[in-house]
Amino acid sequence: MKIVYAGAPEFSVAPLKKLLEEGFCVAAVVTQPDKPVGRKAVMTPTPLSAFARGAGIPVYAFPKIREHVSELRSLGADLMVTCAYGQILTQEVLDAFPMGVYNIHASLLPRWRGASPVQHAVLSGDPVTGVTVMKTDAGLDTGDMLLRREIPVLPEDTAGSLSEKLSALGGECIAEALRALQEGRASFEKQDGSLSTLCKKIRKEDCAVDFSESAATVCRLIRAMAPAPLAYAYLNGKLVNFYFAEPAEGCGRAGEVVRADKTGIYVAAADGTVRVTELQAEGGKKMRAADFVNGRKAAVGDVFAKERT
RNA sequence: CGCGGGGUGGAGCAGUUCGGUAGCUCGUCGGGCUCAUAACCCGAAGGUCGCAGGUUCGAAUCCUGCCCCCGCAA
Repeated sequence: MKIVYAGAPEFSVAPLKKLLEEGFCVAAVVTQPDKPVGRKAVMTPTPLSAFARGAGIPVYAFPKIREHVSELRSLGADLMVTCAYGQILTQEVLDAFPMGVYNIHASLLPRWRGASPVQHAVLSGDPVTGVTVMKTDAGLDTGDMLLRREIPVLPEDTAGSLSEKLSALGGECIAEALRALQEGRASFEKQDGSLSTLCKKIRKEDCAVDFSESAATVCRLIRAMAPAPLAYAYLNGKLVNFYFAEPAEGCGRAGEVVRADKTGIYVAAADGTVRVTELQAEGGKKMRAADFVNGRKAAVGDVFAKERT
């Protein structure tokens, strides 16, 4: 069975690695074009591209995959696997592969169809999430499901930590799914569209922390946005990005620092406090809250605001 | 030439405007107190002040060049 693998971000690397380890024949990798990264706008290939090159697999970085159907067809692959690829596939693209296209999606479909399933699972406090392997159709994550596996969302999970686990799980799932296909024992299950939820791309303005919300809500936002794009607020006119927080005891005016010591910075929310343990000051690196306090950038009585003041 | 912040003992920072024997909050190590402590008290070690050159009696601080790190925006 000859496979084309399409993906782009770090999340898509582990599943490809797994397929290679399991001995599947990956004939080519399709990814997004190089993008300018950082202050110097250095053109950088996607993580998947970097890995594939290292593994000696031909890489195609199509700006628009739908304009390269004949090239895809000429690869002579039986099927294509996609994982966080980031481009909509037209019916023509789907038809370029005799066995179709299979997608690794980081949620328990039909929940969280769309672009940011991991963040939304954390954001909405889902107790469990998981990976779904489905046969791609023309809709957005609407295809029939071949395999689903779940994992718990732990209190200490961030979108980042969860993403790593789901990526690894995605590797196992796709390997198992392809084996089932090969052996002709695959069975498909339709999605119940009435249960579906859709998540859009995260925008920076979705990341502003509002301390008049409940402590649990604020903490979920912070953990859902870490390690990128990061939830933020302003302290004494300076931007502060949050990496990790958990609900704690205490009370005060929303946004006010009610306690600041080596155990963290406790910011009052609607009910109780948000204990921030890892953050990043404007122009600075990520640091522990204890270090932030030692440098006297935050003291009891300071107030975190949603707008720059 | 996108905008901006920064490199000072192990960590986070102050000191640079107006040059004159390096400071704060922690950590570490030693000792003490306590049933106990992410608590408290006493003491100690630890710094080429990013690099190179210049000005000066004297530079973390002024001048010149360079390296590195980071936030925002894309």
